[in-house]
Formats: sequence, C-alpha cells, structure tokens
Amino acid sequence: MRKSKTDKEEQQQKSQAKEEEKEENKWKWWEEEHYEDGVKWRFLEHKGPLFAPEYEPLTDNVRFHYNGQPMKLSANAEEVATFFGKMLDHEYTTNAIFRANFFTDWREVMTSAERKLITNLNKCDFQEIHTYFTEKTEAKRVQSKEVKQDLKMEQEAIAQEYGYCTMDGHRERIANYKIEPPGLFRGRGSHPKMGKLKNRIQPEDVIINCSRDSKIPVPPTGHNWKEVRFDNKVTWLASWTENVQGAMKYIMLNPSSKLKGEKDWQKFEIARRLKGCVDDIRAKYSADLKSREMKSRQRAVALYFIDKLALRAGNEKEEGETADTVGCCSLRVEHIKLHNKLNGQACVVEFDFLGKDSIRYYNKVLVKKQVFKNLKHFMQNKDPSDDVFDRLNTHNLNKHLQELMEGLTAKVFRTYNASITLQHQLEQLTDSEGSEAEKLLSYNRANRAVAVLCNHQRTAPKSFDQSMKKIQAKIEAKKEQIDLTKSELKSAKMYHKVKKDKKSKLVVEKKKKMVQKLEEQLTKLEVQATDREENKQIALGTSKLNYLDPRITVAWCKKYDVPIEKVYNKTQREKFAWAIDMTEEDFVF
DNA sequence: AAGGGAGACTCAGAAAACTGGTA
DNA sequence: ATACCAGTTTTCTGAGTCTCCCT
Repeated sequence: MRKSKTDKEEQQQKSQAKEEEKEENKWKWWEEEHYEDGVKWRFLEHKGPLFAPEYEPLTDNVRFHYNGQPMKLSANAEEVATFFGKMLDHEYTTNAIFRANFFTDWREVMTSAERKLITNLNKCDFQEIHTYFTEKTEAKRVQSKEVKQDLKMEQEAIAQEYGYCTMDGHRERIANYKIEPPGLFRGRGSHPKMGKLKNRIQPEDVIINCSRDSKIPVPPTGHNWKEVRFDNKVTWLASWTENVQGAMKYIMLNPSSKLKGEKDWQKFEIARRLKGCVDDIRAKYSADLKSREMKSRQRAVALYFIDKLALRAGNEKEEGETADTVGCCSLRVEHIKLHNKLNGQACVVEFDFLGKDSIRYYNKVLVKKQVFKNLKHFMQNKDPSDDVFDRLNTHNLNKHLQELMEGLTAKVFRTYNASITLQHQLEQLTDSEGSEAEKLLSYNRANRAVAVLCNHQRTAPKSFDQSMKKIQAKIEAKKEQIDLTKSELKSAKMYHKVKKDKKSKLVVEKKKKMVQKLEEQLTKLEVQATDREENKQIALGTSKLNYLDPRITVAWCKKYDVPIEKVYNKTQREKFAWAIDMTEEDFVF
C-alpha cells in the first residue's frame, strides 16, 4: 500500500515536472511574423489518419431473432444490426423516420436471402445484441485499475503517433486524427436522413495533404490512398466525402495550434474593427429603412436583427435534405408575429423559429417603428411559408457588408456583440470588494448574458432538480451549524467575562474564527446555488470558446486578481495561450 | 455576370470519459 | 478502503457560414 502511494506521488511529481518543462519551451507563435495571404504552411508531415477498428463478428451465443426465430446474419448485415442494437434504449430507435431510413439502408447490405426474409423491422429482435454490448461496457467498467492503466497507456501511445503532426518545424496537436467509424447517422431535430447508414471509410476514400518533401503517410497494408496532394493553401491534413449528406470531412489541427489560434485572434481583431465603425453602419442601415428600393429596405431590417438580436445570417438550404431550420435571411412569414400593442408596448415582434441544431429561438422584441412598418409591408399578401426577405440572401448581404468594412460579414456582428456585451457586463457586475466566489459569479453572469443573447441552450441535466435540492439541503445544514457555533461563541464569551484568563480568551477567538469561516462557506454555497439555478438551460461553453475575446477575460482576471485557472480549464488555457500571454490588465476590446 | 455548387473552415450540443469527493 | 455518483472535461461529428470557381 505504502509503496503504491509513493509511486503515485512520484508519478505526479514527474508529470508535473514534465508539464512545467513543456511550459518553458512553449512556442509563442503570436510573437512571430505571419505568412502572406493564402499560404497556410511551408512544411507539413504527418502519419495519416487512424482508421476505425475492423468489425468483430458476434459469437454464436448472441443471436438476432426475426419473427421469434433466431438467425445468423451475414457479416455485413450483422454489423449494421449491431449499430441499431447498441442504440436500443435511445429515443432515436422509436422514431419512425429513423427506423424507416435504417431499415432501407440495412436491407441494402443484406444478402438477397436475408432481404427476402427480413421485410418488417417490427419483427426484428435486437435484444440479445443490446444486452451483449451493455454487458461488455459493464465488464470494461469493472476491470482492474491495472488493466485500465495499461489500456490508457496504449491509447496514449497511439495518440502520440497519430495525434500530432509537424508543421513548419513545430509539433502540433491534431484535433481529430481518428476517421469517423461507421454507424447510423444521427441528425439534430427532425432530420429527414436520420438513421441512414454511415459507411465505413477506407483509405481509398481518403485524400492526404502534406508536403512534397515530407515522409508521405503510408496507407494500411493492402490499401491505397485516393490521392496525395501537396496544397499549402489549405489547413487540412486529410479529407473524405461522407456518404449520407455528401459533405466533406476533414482532419485538422487542434485549437491550440498556430494555424487555428492565429485565425481566432484575427477574428477578434475584425470584430474590434467593427466596434470602430459600428455607429456609422448603424446610422447607414437606419437610414436605409426608408430606402425607396425594396432590396435595401429588406437588407436594412435584416441587418437590424443581426445586429440587435445577434441572429445568424441564414443561408438557404436544400429542402428535404436537412432539418427545417432558419436564420435571419431565411426567416419565413410563419416565424414572425407582429403585435401593434403587446403588454402596453407598441411595435413588438414575436419570433418563434428553429435555428442552428434545431434550437428554438423564441423572443418578443420591441423594435423601431420603421422596422415594424417595413416588416408589415414585407409580409403583406404572403403565405406563411413564404420568405420574409424575398429580395435578400446571405450572398448579397455579405457583399454589401464587405463594402462597408473590409472583412465584415454577418457573423462578425455576433462576435462583436457577444464580446462587447461581456465587457460591459463585467464592468457593471464585478465588485472589487467581493470575495473570489462572488467575482466568479459575476463573471458567470456576464458570460450568461452573452449565452442568452446568442441563444446558446442545453437540455437541463436530468438530475438537475435533485442536485438543486441537495445543495439547498447543504445550505440549510450550514445555517444550522452557524447558529450552533454562534451560541457556542456566546457562551464562550460569557465564560471569558467571568474567568478572564488566557485559555478562555483563546476559546472565544477560536469560535469567532469558526463562525467567520462557516459564513464564508455559506455564501460560497449560496452563490453556487444561484449560479446553478440561473444556468439550468443555458450553455456557457459555446460563447466562451467561440465568441468572447479571451483578452477581455484575461484582463478581468488580472484586474480583479482572480487566477486564470478559475475561469479557463486546461483546454481553454491552451486554446487561449496567445491571449493569456499578451494581455495586460488595461486591455479594452 | 448572376447564380449555383463545391470546398473549407467555424461553431454547436450531446455523449463519452474522467475525476475527485463521499457514503 | 472502495464503490459510486455527480460534476467537469474531452471527444465527437453534425450544422452552420462564407468563399471561390465554374458555367
């Protein structure tokens, strides 16, 4: 026992030392010049992607049943059956579209004999398959520490080999070096293609991109790459086309890489440039609200929404190929309700539509009279399924924006408004006299304001109510404890008054300190409870990672003496290393 | 020369994996 | 101790945005 403990300690020390060592020779790419336009790298070498493990056929004791009869499936049909069987307790498998798509695609991989026999999914019983995989997971869970450790080491070795590349003399981490394994397509929302079979990707499907003078990745034995190219105008290392939607998939670098970091930094610099001219742009589109030209007026209203509500641009999508979702330019009449008066307010627009990832956007917004008037006009004599902005698309909107400011597109408004909101909220909410916990609550609240603006939602964790109750109970317990300690303090004081000796004084001091400590703990708990409650259905991660200029956060941490580790975890610190290194406390977005 | 589609990249929430505190 | 659970981090891959190139 004792030995294992020292081993552990040693290990810890070692890994700590390792980390520190790494810290020292971290590459500060942000202090270097960058390449001319379009060139992404000079040298790129990597091992190629890691393919999904081959399918392991089921043993004969795990049987699929059709119409009550056990039957052995051909290898291909069996593999696809396991995709469905594994998911049996997922809601997807009860969805009619999912089932229909799955069944169609499944039948395609069956032998003709199987196809002839298996004609009704309702007669298929995957239960044994499901149980088999559940048990397998459980077995994995309970295996010994040592076995788990070995497995982890193996994984780590693979990651070391495939998970990194050399780019321009630096070892950079790859974000997704694993090829997506085959499975059933899971769309978001009511996706017409959910349940379709996602094929296994072969080396013959994969294009490799690297330097001509690098060690070209070797395809798995007996296989060839689809193509090897040497294109340093793009950032990806490998790509393939996915069969369900015909979309391109890429292997790219981790956010901590120079390539990604530089782009991220640039994104925020563009948003800051917008800050400098946003007043002019607002004046311009406000004037355009009254333009004689219909197109300009539609554009002005759309811009008003994009700016005020941080809506996405809203590209048009191919009907029937994806879930029916919209953004600003693709809003339809059915997504908007106009209220001349609502709760004592004039000119209220009620939005109700599904945005990206089929997340519902619902908002009642007080708008300028001219905006309201225009909308009424745009929507006149239209069907619910007609576009509100029939003269507008994201192409010409962005073209217009490009003329107002170089590099300006619709999404820059989202970045700008998100970051400026964080900055303002932090200024407003932070109390420099408050405790660290209170400061962090302020930070989270500022972050939350942004998440609300950007409509970043999550489904409340299933154990949310329970966890809320638990923390409330903790608070109650703490309060009781405080009461108790206070009365103890009181009697200690009385005792001291009588005794007047050193020992009794010490007791008083001790009790005092204890009360203080307990009260600190109480506020911490209360703050935590508030934070959690307010965060029930709000997802903070997306805005933190993609919309908020990290320099605002770093400056705030410095100004209020909050350790950066309290707001950014390890991954986030890696991604934002550039900001952490370069930002002073007086940074202003 | 507008319009469409391919291509390349960012952004998105769910789910899996991990971690650390506690019964 | 150890098994478990809740919270946190990491992974995964789908869903957008926007550009570029072709007709």
